[in-house]
Amino acid sequence: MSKPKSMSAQDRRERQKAEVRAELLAAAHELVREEGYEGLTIRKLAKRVGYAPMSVYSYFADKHAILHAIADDAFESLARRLEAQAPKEPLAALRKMMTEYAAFGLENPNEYRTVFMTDDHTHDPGQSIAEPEKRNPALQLLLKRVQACMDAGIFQGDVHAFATLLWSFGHGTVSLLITFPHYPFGDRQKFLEMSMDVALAGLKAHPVGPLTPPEERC
Amino acid sequence: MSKPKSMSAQDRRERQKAEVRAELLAAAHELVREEGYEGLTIRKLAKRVGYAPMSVYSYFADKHAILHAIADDAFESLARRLEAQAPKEPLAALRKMMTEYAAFGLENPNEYRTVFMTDDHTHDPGQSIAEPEKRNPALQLLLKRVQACMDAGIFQGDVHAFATLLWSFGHGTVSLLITFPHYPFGDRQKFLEMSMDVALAGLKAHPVGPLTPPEERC
DNA sequence: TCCGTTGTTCGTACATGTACATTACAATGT
DNA sequence: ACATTGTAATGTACATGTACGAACAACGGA
Repeated sequence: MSKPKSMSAQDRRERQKAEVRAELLAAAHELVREEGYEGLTIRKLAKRVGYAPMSVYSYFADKHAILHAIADDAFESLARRLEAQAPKEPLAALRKMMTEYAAFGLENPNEYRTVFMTDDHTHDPGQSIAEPEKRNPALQLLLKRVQACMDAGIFQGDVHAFATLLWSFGHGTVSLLITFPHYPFGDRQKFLEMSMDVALAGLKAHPVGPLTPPEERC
Repeated sequence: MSKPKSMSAQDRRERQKAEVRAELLAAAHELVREEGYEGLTIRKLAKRVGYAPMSVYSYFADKHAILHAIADDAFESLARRLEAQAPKEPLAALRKMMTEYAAFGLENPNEYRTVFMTDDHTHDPGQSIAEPEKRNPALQLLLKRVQACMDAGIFQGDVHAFATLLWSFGHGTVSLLITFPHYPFGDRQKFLEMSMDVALAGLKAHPVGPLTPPEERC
């Protein structure tokens, strides 16, 4: 669409591949929307786009990869939404972001689960597909919002540690709400707000130093 | 072993069934220990105990049920360990409990995952197998420890809300550490302690009221 | 132009979870 | 003692994910 450039045969093939991949992804999205997550099977997906079942594996390593691709799409749209609406006040922006993040998790539990609650058991260290801070644009935004609060003097401490703890607490609340719908959390929205209030209060009362004091990554 | 009582035929059958179930569970435990969680298959399990593959389904509803049974065993032993070693000081006891809980989660990630990070998609509301506070003895203990701290005047607020938030924060930290081993958390133990410190500080600075202000369970 | 290389597509095959139906058998009522 | 009935055990069958390798087309260098 944008860069004809030389349009070598190599390029055309790659474009073709990307196109088919997108088509597969769209069909997968449809299937999930129609029949739920369990309704997505390789065979049904292949039949939908007119390929043989095994051809799907030319575009996705395995079923998990398809789920991840779908979920990544969803989270990108969330990130765009978050980026759009940001209050001026740094603390309000941070809070707004967390509530939106949590709301998204509760509205899209399957996507949230595949991105944040399943092992990347395909951790070929060559592919850097494991770091959630790279994969997920929302986490990038979180760092920015936290930095803004620090710049405004609302909090002190290490930005990365602060954001990680906030993410950890938020994730704990969201994932519990998703996993145990029958536990007496009371009003979910109220519980979420209470959780965030407590987390922020703790981070204010107990400023955090940087992570990894001693220890080398393997 | 203890109540011969009448030993009706019905009773004997139930005893037999429980015995076979226990045997299956032991074999499943062995398999998992030997070949990991993926190594546990219905067929292998059946062959191990000398039954036909389908016979397993007379004792467990599905594969998930086997995993859950194994995990429940593990958590019961954890609860015993926790109950045994409890410092006198209420706050120290609470902290000790949380660190042990987290350590257990990190040492037994598969068990932790099956109990706390997978849907009970078999939620027949008739069976009350969904409430983690019933299923998991560790959560019961948490309530006791929190209550002790409240009695000692260390914290104020609603016990249930307090414990739930603490669980939520602890779970968030543990589950993230399990799910993203490559994220730069730094020293895991240090991160856990920091997380707990912040959580407790937040709960001290921001006492929590009871949950479920308005809302009826469906 | 021609041949080796490389990547795409897909048929086949296997392991797995599990739904369904059938059989063997023991407990129970008459 | 015999028929009935419920349950345990199993065999068969199907849908699924995916590993293996063959057939084939596109491409690049001689």
